[in-house]
Amino acid sequence: MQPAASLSTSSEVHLWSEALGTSSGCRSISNAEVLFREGDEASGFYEVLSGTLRGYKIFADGSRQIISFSYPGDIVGFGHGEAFRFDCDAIADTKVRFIPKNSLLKAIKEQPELGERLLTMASDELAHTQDLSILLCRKSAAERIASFLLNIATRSNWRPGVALALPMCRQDIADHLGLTIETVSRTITKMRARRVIDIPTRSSFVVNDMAALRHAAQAEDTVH
Amino acid sequence: MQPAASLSTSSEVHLWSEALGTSSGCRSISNAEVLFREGDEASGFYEVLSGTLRGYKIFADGSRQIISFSYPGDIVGFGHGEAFRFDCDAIADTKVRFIPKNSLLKAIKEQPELGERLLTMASDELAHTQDLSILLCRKSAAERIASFLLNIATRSNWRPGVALALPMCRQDIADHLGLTIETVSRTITKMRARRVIDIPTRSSFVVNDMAALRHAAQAEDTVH
DNA sequence: CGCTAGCTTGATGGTACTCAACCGCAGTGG
DNA sequence: CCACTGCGGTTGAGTACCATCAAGCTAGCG
Repeated sequence: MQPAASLSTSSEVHLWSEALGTSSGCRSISNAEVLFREGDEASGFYEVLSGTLRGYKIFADGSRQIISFSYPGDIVGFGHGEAFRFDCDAIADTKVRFIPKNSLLKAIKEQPELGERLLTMASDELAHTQDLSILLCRKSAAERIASFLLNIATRSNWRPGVALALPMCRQDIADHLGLTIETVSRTITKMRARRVIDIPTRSSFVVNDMAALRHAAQAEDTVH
Repeated sequence: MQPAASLSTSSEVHLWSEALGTSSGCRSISNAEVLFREGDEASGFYEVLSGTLRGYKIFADGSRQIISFSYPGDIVGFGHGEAFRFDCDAIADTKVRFIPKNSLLKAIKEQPELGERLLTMASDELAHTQDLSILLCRKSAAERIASFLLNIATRSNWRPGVALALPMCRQDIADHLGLTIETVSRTITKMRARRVIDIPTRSSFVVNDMAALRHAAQAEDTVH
């Protein structure tokens, strides 16, 4: 079996370090290590270079909401003011680059178009979060799972028959999509029975029928 | 009966026009009139001066997701790139001020702290959307309704016994919270039966027992 | 070979959706 | 003045989906 293709949008990698003219601030995080906690001073952003980050909140009743998974090329840290608003840790060995806010603001003064790009990235993140709201609000369990897998397939450079990495465990998926682990498992089993996907290992999947997957994810499109 | 208190965070009103040194771009929109549509060129932001805006998407299956209600002081237009990503209309007679992006970018070059403030507002909107995700994902119908009413009460300058405006219809609330109109109606009826709130008219409500309302909205707090 | 963690599968029940009828108010016209 | 109509909202009965509780399975590892 081939190794599962990893998630990467490599065009974005090193995006900011170039603009800032610095090569500092790299950091390696091992699996399950915490990058920051809710309440920590948010003095900058993190650019994911490799691996996967998991942003989440834990509630008083013990339940957990996973707000985002961040893959290489993603920036973590928008949507936080002075302090981080949720916890963030790694679900695999991960490399990140720290981008201090003050150096970024300084750079923006010299390169105003950088500020525009930053605002665009914040907008994109907002758009993504709104899509998530819609997903959680309007979709059935099957549609949520399908959308989730489709999202990963789209971010990875998917090609027919190639195994894709599924770096998070079932519980993580459940806590991200607002489902229980049992429902996640059952739904994936059904999709496998219908030959839409294949699960060669627990932490990877193959899309056999992309059209069917898209169809199962449905309801993405507005009427316009 | 007193007229219902209107939603207003007046400290923010005229925020940007001051910084931009312009008084232009005001526009009045009547009830149900469209401000912009998905796909329209997003050449700027709108600041709500009075009334209420409704941002929404309509899907191929005919269902609708209301993404946001915007009250006086709110800025509409973050999270859109070149083009608006959802439709927006008024659910009451509404006044808005248009803030062109290019004049804003020009102003930022002279006042960099303005850019920071803009980024903060985008962050706040992102945080609000994330909260909405959590609401939709983790809460029961009763908790959603309670959170929604609590949110309005907090934004309005609530005082005990005062009637608050509920400018949107039941279907709007349902489409915002990911519920059906029947569930919204039933849930409100139950809250009224328990004397937590009162519904003097269709489009207003009174919070009788703020502690109970907060309790019903619960699960807001993280463990930290 | 036995242990464990993560996952799967099964049985049951509750919450919210669906379909349907009804209510109350406002506007309209005879 | 009153019947008619339309719309937004409420209430009721039945159902589907997903959560819960519980047990069994599988891969990996000492």
